[in-house]
Amino acid sequence: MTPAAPSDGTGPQLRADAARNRARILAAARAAFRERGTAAPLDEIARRAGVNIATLYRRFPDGEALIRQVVIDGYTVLLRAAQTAVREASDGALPAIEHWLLGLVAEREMLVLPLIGGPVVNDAEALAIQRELGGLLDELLATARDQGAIRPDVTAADLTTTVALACRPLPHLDAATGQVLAERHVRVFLDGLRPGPDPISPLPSGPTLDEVLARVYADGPTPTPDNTTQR
Amino acid sequence: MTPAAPSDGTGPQLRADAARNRARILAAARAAFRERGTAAPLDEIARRAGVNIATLYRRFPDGEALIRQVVIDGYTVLLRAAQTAVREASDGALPAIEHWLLGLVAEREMLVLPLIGGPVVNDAEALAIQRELGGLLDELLATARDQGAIRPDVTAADLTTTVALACRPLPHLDAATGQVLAERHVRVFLDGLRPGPDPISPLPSGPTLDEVLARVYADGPTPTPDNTTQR
DNA sequence: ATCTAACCGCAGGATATCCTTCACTTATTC
DNA sequence: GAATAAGTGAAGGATATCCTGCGGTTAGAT
Repeated sequence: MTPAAPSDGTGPQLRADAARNRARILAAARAAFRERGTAAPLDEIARRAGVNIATLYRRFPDGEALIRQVVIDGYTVLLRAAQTAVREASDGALPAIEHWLLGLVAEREMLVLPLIGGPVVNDAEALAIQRELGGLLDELLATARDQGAIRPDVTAADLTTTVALACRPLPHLDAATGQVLAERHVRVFLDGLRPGPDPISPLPSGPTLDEVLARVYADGPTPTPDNTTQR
Repeated sequence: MTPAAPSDGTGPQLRADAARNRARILAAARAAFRERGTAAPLDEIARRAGVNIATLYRRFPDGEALIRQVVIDGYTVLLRAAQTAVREASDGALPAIEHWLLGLVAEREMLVLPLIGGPVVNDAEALAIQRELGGLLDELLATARDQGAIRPDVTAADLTTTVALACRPLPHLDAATGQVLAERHVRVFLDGLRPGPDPISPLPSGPTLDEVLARVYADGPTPTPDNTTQR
């Protein structure tokens, strides 16, 4: 994401070819990060993008800046999807959640680092987006509960967890196959969201999304993986 | 191969301290791979294991051998769990599946590379285990369907997908928090497995487990990530 | 049509990791 | 308690990646 158009406060307007290449680089980076982790060689990303390595460094000062942009773009996708879901929720919250979750699975190629991990966490912009996202999901869930459309013990943290789990690449599988399997999984999960008369499994208590975010950004004990580095 | 005990056909019996260190190295490798991907520096693994790098290289000829062992150990856990589940299924297949899945989530620290990915795929031993695993899951599902305990459109591929998704580390989170969130997710999924009268989401057709395995081992188009390499 | 931003190809130094090797010390086993 | 497998510490060459810089070429903007 983030073609030539002004998406963040970054650019003073790029020339057409520069914007094109920037988009290509980001797409290549997403693919490479999904396949090989953030340690994917920048040379390879440039090659995949059909661009010279010098061009990559002209666009992004260093590897970290590239990672950061991919992360931000992913968050932006998440944010937009949540906004749409909240808008749709009044006409039926459960279908809205369904639409939201399946839509994210369909867009999973865009969702790389927020889910997969990555070093760029202490980022003000990312944090702001994530907080807003949490608010939207709470709103969505509140609406669903009011409508009696969902089991009451599901939290926003559960929704983000599901996105994080279901939108990651499945190892060794091509994107299409992973997509189908992820969608099937999510559909079963969605069925489990309904306020059944006799839930098999009462959910054990878990942290709220705020608590989760606090642990993440408070430099949690675990260093943090990102995706994967193929050896 | 693994601890001191005879697990596979590998060792001529290790001395006590050697076995201890070997186990420590494998535990450290699992942790490092989960956090940083298979590209985690071997020096770091040795350090975490409280062992000299030379000892690591004495035990494992190279990094790939270490990865391979971690993979095999993970598959072994999967296999044992499936065997237990099949044994329990006659007394109620759905509780058996529940027990199986939650047990794997609890043991997720052991399940590193089969799920996360990793370069060691074309391995006869791993392939054999995976096939056996598929057979056991089919058996489990057949029993569950006979008992009318599960929706009929769920396949063995769905079960392995769920394990693969739910047992991976959640980025930026410590193990305990990730564990809780994964368990909650799995419990909702389990509720979605029941043969409800009105499933929200009919599952779209997907590949069988055999087809999935074939794609994986037939050198699927996508190179394959493993876990993640932190930068 | 012209001007200039952006791209390309390439070379090179810095750093990190891999893996090996060797002499010496420690811990286990019998 | 003696024999020996195993572990330690350290040094070093090989490789890969990061990132920078420069002259020359191409493509977009006005």
